[in-house]
Amino acid sequence: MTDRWALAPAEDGGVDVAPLGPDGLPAGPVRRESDPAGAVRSRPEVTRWVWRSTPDVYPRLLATGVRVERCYDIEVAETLLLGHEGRYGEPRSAAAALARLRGGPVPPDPPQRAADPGAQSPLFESSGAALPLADLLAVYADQLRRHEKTDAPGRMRLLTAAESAGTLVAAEMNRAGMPWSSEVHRGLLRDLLGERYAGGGEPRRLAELTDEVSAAFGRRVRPDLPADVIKAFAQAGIKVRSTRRWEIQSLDHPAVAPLLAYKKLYRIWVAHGWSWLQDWVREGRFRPEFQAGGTVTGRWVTHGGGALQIPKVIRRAVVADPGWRLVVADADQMEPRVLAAISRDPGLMEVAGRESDLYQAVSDRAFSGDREQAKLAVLGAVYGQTSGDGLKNLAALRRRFPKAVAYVDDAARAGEEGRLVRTWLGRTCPPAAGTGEDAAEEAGIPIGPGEDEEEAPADGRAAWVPGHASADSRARGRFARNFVVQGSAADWALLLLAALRRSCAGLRAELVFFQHDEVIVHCPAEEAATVVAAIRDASALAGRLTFGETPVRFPFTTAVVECYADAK
DNA sequence: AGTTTCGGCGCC
DNA sequence: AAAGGGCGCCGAAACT
Repeated sequence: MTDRWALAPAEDGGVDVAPLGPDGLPAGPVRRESDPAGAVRSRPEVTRWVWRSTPDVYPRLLATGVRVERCYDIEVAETLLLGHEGRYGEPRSAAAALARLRGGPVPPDPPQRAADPGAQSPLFESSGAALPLADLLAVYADQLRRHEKTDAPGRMRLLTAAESAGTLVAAEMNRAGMPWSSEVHRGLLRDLLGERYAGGGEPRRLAELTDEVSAAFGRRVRPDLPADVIKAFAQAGIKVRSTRRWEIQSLDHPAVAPLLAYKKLYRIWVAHGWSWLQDWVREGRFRPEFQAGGTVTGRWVTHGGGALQIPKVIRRAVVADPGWRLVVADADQMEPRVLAAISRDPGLMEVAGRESDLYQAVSDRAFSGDREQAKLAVLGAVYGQTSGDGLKNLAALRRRFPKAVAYVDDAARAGEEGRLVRTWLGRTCPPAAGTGEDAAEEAGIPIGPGEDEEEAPADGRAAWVPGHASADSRARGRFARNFVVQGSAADWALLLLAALRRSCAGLRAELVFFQHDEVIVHCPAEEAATVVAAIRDASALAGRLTFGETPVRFPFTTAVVECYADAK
């Protein structure tokens, strides 16, 4: 009994499908069908569809109400495999994979399309990257072999399956959209920013703050122009390098308070104001385009609307439909728990084996109960902090949790030395993280702005040397250090999503939002309890699948609310 | 005039 | 107290 089929567009505008055996080879004749939705709908027994690219195929299936259980996304697999093979940067399209297989000229990847509020998802016949079924299957068979040649084939297969599942979740979320109340949003904007004036200038509150800032400086100042603000401070006898909040906030000057207030509101106005609402919300839904695996660490990205950066105050506008609820679930202290699971540090595993606050437990053991210190130390270890209190605290962390700190230190060293670094499931860090040529380029560019400071950064960077890593390689070290934790967390999160998606399959509940360690499910009120339980179960399953036998737990804080802002 | 980079800040 | 990882987005500034 075959549960795996492949699908590819045919040249006549139809679609070819074929059953596959356990070895991945065709296990029956190719069938020609007139449309993909029909081909899939008429084969409910198929549990995994092998196709070139989910974003190219699946939206059109969803548009006709057809969902699939699982898939294998050839281009996702190609990307993961190339990375694992240390061939980051080679074209990753199925066509490129085929060309490498056949020895022909390898076509470059098509450019990524830009976000566009009005854009429709591409239908697959419209993209020139399509591959006939026979070619697709040749690439697929080759990929299955390449999975077997990796360090840990089981994990690599799981990674490809998980990332493929992620593409399904993303496509379904893109279709569902996030419930969004334009009315609540407009009310918020009016409360925060005041009335808009005709002509599109600053709303009332921002105009007032501009006046206050100007009054404090004794001259007209545009608070949204950093150069203007720096100049104004200089005239007041205060030298600032930038107008970043952390640099401004401790200054003793009457302009500081209105300036900081302005920055906060300005941000909301330009990034999530009226024009955002106009561009991104239609018929009660905010529809960002989620893209699974959009970053090298495996975290998702979104295109359009800044969906992963919705300010807390704006979350008031995320409101469930009447009679429905939002189940908002946030993984507790995900990164240190992941670090415990991947490093197998006995002390950290013991702490992460409880559901209670991990930072508090760490601080009880190594920081005399100071939770904030403990949290900073853990995050400093993960991010590669190089100065400040974090360093002192890092030493305390190292004494109590030596294997955990050694794990990220090893990753950092590997990164500095240009060696490959992988997540738990095998996603691979690009060797240079895109910084190498930037630095060279930078060095050749004459920098003009400030006479007094221009030499310092460039010189400091170049003169750091003998015996030590360059600034560039240290940056790669920090990147690699963070990569193993952030990326392994992303591995786990994919399996969580996949499990949760399956639990929701028989319900009316829909996943509508995902942000690294947080998910939102929109469901009828009577399904909420089921969804809450499903999240707990999915977390446990994801932990087992990703990390194998481990005492580490991944608890969630879950809230059933009508409005996102009411969660926690 | 159109395109790319920068500065700043939102989220995790 | 100080500046470490990953992103996207906006307007202004700096390019071509």
